[in-house]
Formats: sequence, structure tokens, C-alpha cells
Amino acid sequence: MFYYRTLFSSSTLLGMAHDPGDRPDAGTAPEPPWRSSPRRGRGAPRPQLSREVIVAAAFKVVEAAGGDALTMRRVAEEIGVSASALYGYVANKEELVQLVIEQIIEEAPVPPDGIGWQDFVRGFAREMFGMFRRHPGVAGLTLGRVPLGPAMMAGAERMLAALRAGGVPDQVAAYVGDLGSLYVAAYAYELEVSPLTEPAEFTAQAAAWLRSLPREQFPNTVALADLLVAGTADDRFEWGLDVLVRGIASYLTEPPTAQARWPRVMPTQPPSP
Amino acid sequence: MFYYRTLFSSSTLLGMAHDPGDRPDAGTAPEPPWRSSPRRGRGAPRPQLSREVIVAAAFKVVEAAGGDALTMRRVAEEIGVSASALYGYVANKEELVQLVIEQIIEEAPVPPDGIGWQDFVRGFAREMFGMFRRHPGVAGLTLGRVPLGPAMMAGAERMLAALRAGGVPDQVAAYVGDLGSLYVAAYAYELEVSPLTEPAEFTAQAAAWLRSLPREQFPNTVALADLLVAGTADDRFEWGLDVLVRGIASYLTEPPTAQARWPRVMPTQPPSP
DNA sequence: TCAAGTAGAGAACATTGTTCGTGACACGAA
DNA sequence: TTCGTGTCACGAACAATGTTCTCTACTTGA
Repeated sequence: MFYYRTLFSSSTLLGMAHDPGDRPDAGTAPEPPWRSSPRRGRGAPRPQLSREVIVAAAFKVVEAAGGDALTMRRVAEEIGVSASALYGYVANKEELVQLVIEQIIEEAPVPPDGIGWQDFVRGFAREMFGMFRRHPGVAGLTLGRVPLGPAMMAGAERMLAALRAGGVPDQVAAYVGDLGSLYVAAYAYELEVSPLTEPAEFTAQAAAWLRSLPREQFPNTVALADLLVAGTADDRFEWGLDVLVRGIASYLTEPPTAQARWPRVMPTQPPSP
Repeated sequence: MFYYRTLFSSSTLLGMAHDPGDRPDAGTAPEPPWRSSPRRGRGAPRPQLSREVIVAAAFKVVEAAGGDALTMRRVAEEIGVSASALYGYVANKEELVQLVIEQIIEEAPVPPDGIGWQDFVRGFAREMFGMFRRHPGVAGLTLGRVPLGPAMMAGAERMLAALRAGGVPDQVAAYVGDLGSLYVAAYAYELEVSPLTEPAEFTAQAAAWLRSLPREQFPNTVALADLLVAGTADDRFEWGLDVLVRGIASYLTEPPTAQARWPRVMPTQPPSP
């Protein structure tokens, strides 16, 4: 995610940007410049390996054991090949991760056009979120990377169209993708890192602990103990999504204003009840 | 961050939760249960090491070389001691990371009371964001961890107070901390992972690349190319913060509704505060 | 049939976190 | 003063990581 901003700071695209003559010619689908297509020469034996085989194996590993298990040796073992052999088809692990992410992301469907920008944004976010939850470990892989293949570009384009059609100001529409994808990936990542949040007895225990805090010092925390731990992970995801959509929608009626700025460097103050 | 949800799924607190008699007694400041206080015995030589020394060294390392450089050997070298010696005072690297995070977070001041919930939320977020930017690598460390020491608990309590005083519904107020901290940490993490976003010529190059996409396929992306890459990192952070605050404010006037759902397997219910 | 050139293996290196056995040293007791 | 005890820190070691290098074997075109 982090569509455009992060996109252009990725190392692969950096390499491209440094070559001024390498502009993609209009008319072709945009594709991240994976170079290093394996060269076939004179006496070339039929290779048992290929980029597709490697990515498929890596996908299988992620599927079975999560993103943490995605190591070069594990992938090689999955194919029945040595780890060093992979480097003939993949520049390094980073590239392999990128390829796997892209393949997984393509599985998330983009909402249909003509359903209104709010439903489009919600639907897109839900699909990505569901995709992340179906593939544990992937959200962590995408955070800070650029999982922006052709499929993602197409989805982003259509979301822009939906937003503009709905009257969302252009600058706001331009930023929505960044913010939305950041939210989805970060939330999904949080969920996969913190082992479990659903079990009811556990939530109850947490609420009990919050309630047991000193009331004089934490009156509101104690009072809202139950609400603080309320809801399932999906409920909370939906609520955050609702906040985002409401916030975006507000720009339709209230123009952006210079937000009141609390003076930056400030001395620490004692909590005054 | 991820105040409460993640809090109670952390391994340290899990350990505590499994011991039913270990409830923190009301009246003491809440402190994450770091156990394993070093025992001093019969013929104990004056130890050259201590948890404080180790944490201070780790802090120094993070300060100088970023969060990635935070390795046990590096910290030990900083003190002039072997890596294995650290394990007498720190259970493992995870515990050390937790301690460092907590120390760093305490540096972020909490806004003063009585300035209105919007300014409070904005100010809190800005301070945390600034703290993350001053300490590269820390955002990545906090993502998915529980940097919730006494200082953070106090800040959260006061934010709850500000929100409730401003008329924000209780359930909404209860969720704000989670969402806000997620946003700040995730955005800061994105910034530190993607090497650079500020240089103007680079942004110009990115916009040029977007403009060069096929117009028929990406009309909106091309049209909004400049807006997509507009703004500094801080501008974009402020905008996202504005979206959050606006979204939260909307609950003051518009009650939560069941959001329109794009047909998809999502059996969750809308949050009903 | 044979030279060529590539694919993959295997070992190796550097870097992680972490454990284990050992020596050294300070403090209290004899 | 001498000795024992207990702990502190060291150094080696282990397992796992990404990555590189060398080398063997084999396919293929001439």
C-alpha cells in the first residue's frame, strides 16, 4: 500500500528513475520493473527452476506457515532444491517477497463501479483486510513495502474515479488511497502480531484488570473499562473504517481549514485533574 | 500503542493473567509486570552491570544508529561487556526492546488539559509522531508491541477525559486511542522504511512517471498525478490526522448507522455505542 | 563426437539471538 | 588471615538467517 509516496522511493523504481531514458512508454500496462529475466543461451539445459515455480513455492510456504517462515532455505526445500539455486531467478529475498505479495494481492477483488464512493472505499478496504486475514504474515510483509502491481494500480484508478464522481475534492481523493491502505495494513498487522483478541474470557479478564486500576488516578479508564475492550477485531476494524469515511465525507460540506495547532515543543506538565 | 487490545494479549501480561491471584492491587501505579529483578545474595560482587545501564546503552545505540542496530552484541559492545552478560539482567531481546520503547515514549509530553478534545488529540498525535521521527527505528519497534508504561496510561486517561468532556460518545472515546496510536505509529513506520520522500526533484520525477501512464487506462491517476505526490510528509500526516478528528467529530452530530455494505462475506455487525 | 556454457549443489561467510560451562573475584565466616 | 561460597561476566558454541563463490555435471548445438 502507501500507493504513490512509497512507490517512488522503492529501490527498484529508484533504479529506474535514475535512468532518464527508461520511461515506460504509454500504451503498456504499468508493471514494476522486475528485471533480470533469466537468459537462455547456447547449450542451455532445461531448467527445473523458474521464477513461477519459486513464487508458487514461496506462496505455499506463506500459506502453510505464515510470513515469518518465508526464508530462502524453506522455499528451496519446498521445491527440493538448494537455496543458492534460487538466486539464479530472483535477485534477493526482497524481490521474492515483492513477487509473493503481488500474487496474493491480486486475489482481492475490486468492488464494482457505480456503487458510490463510500461503498467503494469500504468494500475495497474490507477485501484487502479479508485478504490479509486469510494470509497471516502478509500484512507484516507489505508494511513499508510497495505491493503495487498492475492489479493494485487498476484498483487505485477506479477508486479515484469513484471518489471524484462522488464529489470528493481532488486533493482529498488523491490522499485517500495512502491513508486507507495504511490503515488496513497496519490494523491487519497489529492483529497478526498480537496473538489473539477474540476469546471472550480473555476480554473479560482485561476489563477486570482495567476496572481494578486506582479510581482516583484513572477515573475514565475505569469507567470505560468495558467499552475499551468491547467488540471483536472485525467490529473495531469497521469502526475505524467508518471514522475514515466520515472524515473524508466531511470535506464535501466543510472545506479544509487551517487546523488549530497546539504549540509543538512544550514543557511536560503534571496531570492536573 | 494499540492501547488496550494489544495490551492484554502481550506475553508478559498473558503470564500475569494466567495467575489469578496476581492482580495488581488498586492504589499502586500500573506498571507492566517486568519480573526477574536481579537477586543479590551472599558473596555478591559489585555488579558492573544493571538493567538501567543496559537500557541506557540500548537507548544510546538506537539514538545513534536506529532501531535496526539494536542487537544484543551491539548493546554489549557499547557497555564494554560480552553479549551473554546481558542475559543476567534482561530475559531476552524482546524485554530489552520493551524497556527501551518505554523509556523513549516517556519523553513525549502530553498536552495540557482544558484545551478541547480536538486540540488534545491533535497535540498528542503530533508529539508522538515527532518523537518517532526524532528516534528513527522506534516506530517499527512499537508496531505490534505494547509500549504502554505508566506515562502512556496517564496520557490515555487524560485523553479519555478530554474526549468525554467534549461530548464524544463513550464508545467512540474508548476506541479513539487505539485508532490514533495505530495511525501515528504506522505512518511513522512507513516514513522510516521508505528511505526518502521529501526531495523535490524526486517528487517531480514521480509525478512525471504517473503522468506518463496510458491515459485511456488511468485517466484519473494521470489527471491527479501532481496531487498524488503533493505535500511533505508532515503535511500528509496532518491531513490524515484531520480526517481522523473530523471523523470522530461526526459522531457528535450524526449517530452511528449501519454502513451500507458492498455484498461480501462480512458477517460482522456495526459497532453500536 | 565434442566443446561450450549453464544449472544447480555444496560449502562457506557474516550476522543474528541464545545457551552453557568455566574462571575469577568479592564477601562473609572460620 | 585464610578459605569457601556464590555470583558475575566471559568466551565458545549452536542454530538459523541471507548471500556469495566455486565446482561438477549435464544438455545442447555444431
